Amino acid sequence: MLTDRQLLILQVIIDDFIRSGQPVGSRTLSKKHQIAFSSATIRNEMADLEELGYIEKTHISSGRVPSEKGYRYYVDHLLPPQRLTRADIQKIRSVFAERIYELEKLMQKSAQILSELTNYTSIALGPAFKESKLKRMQIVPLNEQTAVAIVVTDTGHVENRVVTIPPSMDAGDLEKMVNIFNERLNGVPLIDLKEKMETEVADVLRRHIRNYDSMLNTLIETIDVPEEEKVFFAGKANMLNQPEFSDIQKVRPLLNIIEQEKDIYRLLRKQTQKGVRVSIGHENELRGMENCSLITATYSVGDEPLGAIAILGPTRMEYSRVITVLNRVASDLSAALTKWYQSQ
Amino acid sequence: MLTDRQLLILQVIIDDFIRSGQPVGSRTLSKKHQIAFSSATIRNEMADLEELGYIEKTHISSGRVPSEKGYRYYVDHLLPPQRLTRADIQKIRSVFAERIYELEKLMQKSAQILSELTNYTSIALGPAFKESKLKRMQIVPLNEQTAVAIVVTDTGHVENRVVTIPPSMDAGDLEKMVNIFNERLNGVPLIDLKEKMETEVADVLRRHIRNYDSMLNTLIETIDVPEEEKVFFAGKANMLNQPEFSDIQKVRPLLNIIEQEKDIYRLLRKQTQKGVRVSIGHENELRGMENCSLITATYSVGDEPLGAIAILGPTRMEYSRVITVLNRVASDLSAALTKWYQSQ
DNA sequence: TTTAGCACTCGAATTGTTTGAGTGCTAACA
DNA sequence: TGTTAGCACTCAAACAATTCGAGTGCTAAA
Repeated sequence: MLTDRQLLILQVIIDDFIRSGQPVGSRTLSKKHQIAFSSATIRNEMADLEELGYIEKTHISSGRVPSEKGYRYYVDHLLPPQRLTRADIQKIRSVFAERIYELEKLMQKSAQILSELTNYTSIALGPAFKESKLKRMQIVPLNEQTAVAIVVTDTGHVENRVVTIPPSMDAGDLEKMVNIFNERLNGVPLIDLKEKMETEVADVLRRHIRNYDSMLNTLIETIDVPEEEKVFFAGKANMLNQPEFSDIQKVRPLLNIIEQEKDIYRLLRKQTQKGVRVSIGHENELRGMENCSLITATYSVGDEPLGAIAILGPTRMEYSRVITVLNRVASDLSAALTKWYQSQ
Repeated sequence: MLTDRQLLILQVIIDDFIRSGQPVGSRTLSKKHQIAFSSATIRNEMADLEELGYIEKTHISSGRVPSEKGYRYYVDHLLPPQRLTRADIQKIRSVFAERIYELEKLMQKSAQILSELTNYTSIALGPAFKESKLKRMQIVPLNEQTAVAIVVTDTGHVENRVVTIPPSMDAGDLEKMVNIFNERLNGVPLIDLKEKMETEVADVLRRHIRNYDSMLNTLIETIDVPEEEKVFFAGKANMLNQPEFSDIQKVRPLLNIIEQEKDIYRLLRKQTQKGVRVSIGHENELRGMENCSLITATYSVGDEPLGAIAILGPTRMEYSRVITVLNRVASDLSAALTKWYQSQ
């Protein structure tokens, strides 16, 4: 177990390093007002902390730098309390004060405010619509061969696809078909839509409409394309401001991960337990993120976590501030969404 | 006017520099099989070319590098003919061979193939829908207070917004309203929609529906939000592979421009005359693009240019190849879109 | 247990040197 | 008159040598 003095020294080292990015030496530490011991004493303690794996040297005669284990301990036990300024709180609030017209805009804005307040890259994963149910289906014919199929969910989300109309079908059939759908499928969760269409509805259709099947198949096929939740990024270029990424070679894999979106998407998707999670350096499974920390928080509607927002930065990250900001944005976002969903 | 020999030398210098990225010296040139003169002769010619402003030295005793004027001349008069390989042509064709379900996917794929074939950053501007006309409007109530307003255009494009229903309005009114819209506004270009709604339709509404006006205003307001064409990027990270951008300081402003999207959007929007356009270095008005060239091409449906695709890279760019690829993709994209629109 | 002192280490910055690719100019040549 | 060989000169880049300073570990005294 670490002594109080060791804890103090560890904390000051990490705080200082996060601020400056420079290895911290014993003399620098001894000058801090929080610390009353000589540099020699500190050197002894630092040697112990190093042996325990909390800090490291960059070379034999250098100051110390936190190890991943050190950061982990810091995040778990030593986070200095942090309060947002009025201005920050105000900024966040103003984002969510406006009337929501589009969920996507809201998510984009959330990401934006996150990267603005932290100067890191931020990510927002759109809410998962798996749960949402069919409110209305609509087919708008464009001409003889094509039509737009539109699906509206109870959450106000709209999906649409262009479909081909089989030559044997006319406008009347189409209308009948849509009516049957809306009668039978109202309130069905989108995930079950395909199955229901194939079983229950097919029977009814068979009785009323000739040649319904090729059209039905086209529809099922197009509706079934699983719509992935969108990922919103902001402040990608902030990555370049970090001195640890001043070397192009080190940024490239990161920017690739970011550009790809898919990996990040999966990472955030996994995050379903409530609250803030911090992944430091090699705790991230993704290759190319060894020098990064990813801090995620979930947002929810009512009690159910729907999605996640996250900050991506170097392991030398302002954990305290980032976590505070993330918490605040997540809770404001949750509140806004809850209000929005409740009115549905 | 330049002599034939000067032209030859200029061309070889630029070709070589584009390939190698290194300043080209007289000895290197004299060894090329296309060139039969001694290095001393070449030095004389190069001195002339420099005086005329087509090439520059990086320092007093260095080889020569093309100036922007040199690139401009090269692009206008010296482009070596370039043919795509079968494989390349095949790759492009396969992108457009598939059935189009969503315009956005198609644009995204166009951008992707562009950056894949050129190793630069590519941009695709979605088709401008200004011309498109209202096919159908639909209002789907979600609950007492809110509804989704959906607009379908004759091109199969779907726009939707959440709107608030004034308390004084009931489901019947809503339905009547939509019916009136669809009767009166079918075929009206989206740009004129607002005006028509305010003038013609308002009168009819007044006669049939109580309290129509607050709802109408909400609708007009939400429909009127000008939907900007989307910009699709691909290969952003390719920027980092260029040796001229190996310094973070030089990439940052560029990545900022790219991340912002707005400036690029405007730039591409302006490009309406048909064909390929090349902007070299300072010909680009945007700050931060001094070291870049932007090559744009328009794609059209029938005879009307609808949008643009572009490649962004360093001024030392493989102009010949890029222009060839861009032309090919633009014409294949045009063909695909034309087919698609014709069937509407 | 703490601290002062000292020898030692190493990265970073500075300086000097060498090397090679390139130039311009001049004089000879075809 | 145009072309070329030769020569002196320039400069960036690579490399080695040197210095400087911030840091360490260890020891002995307080």
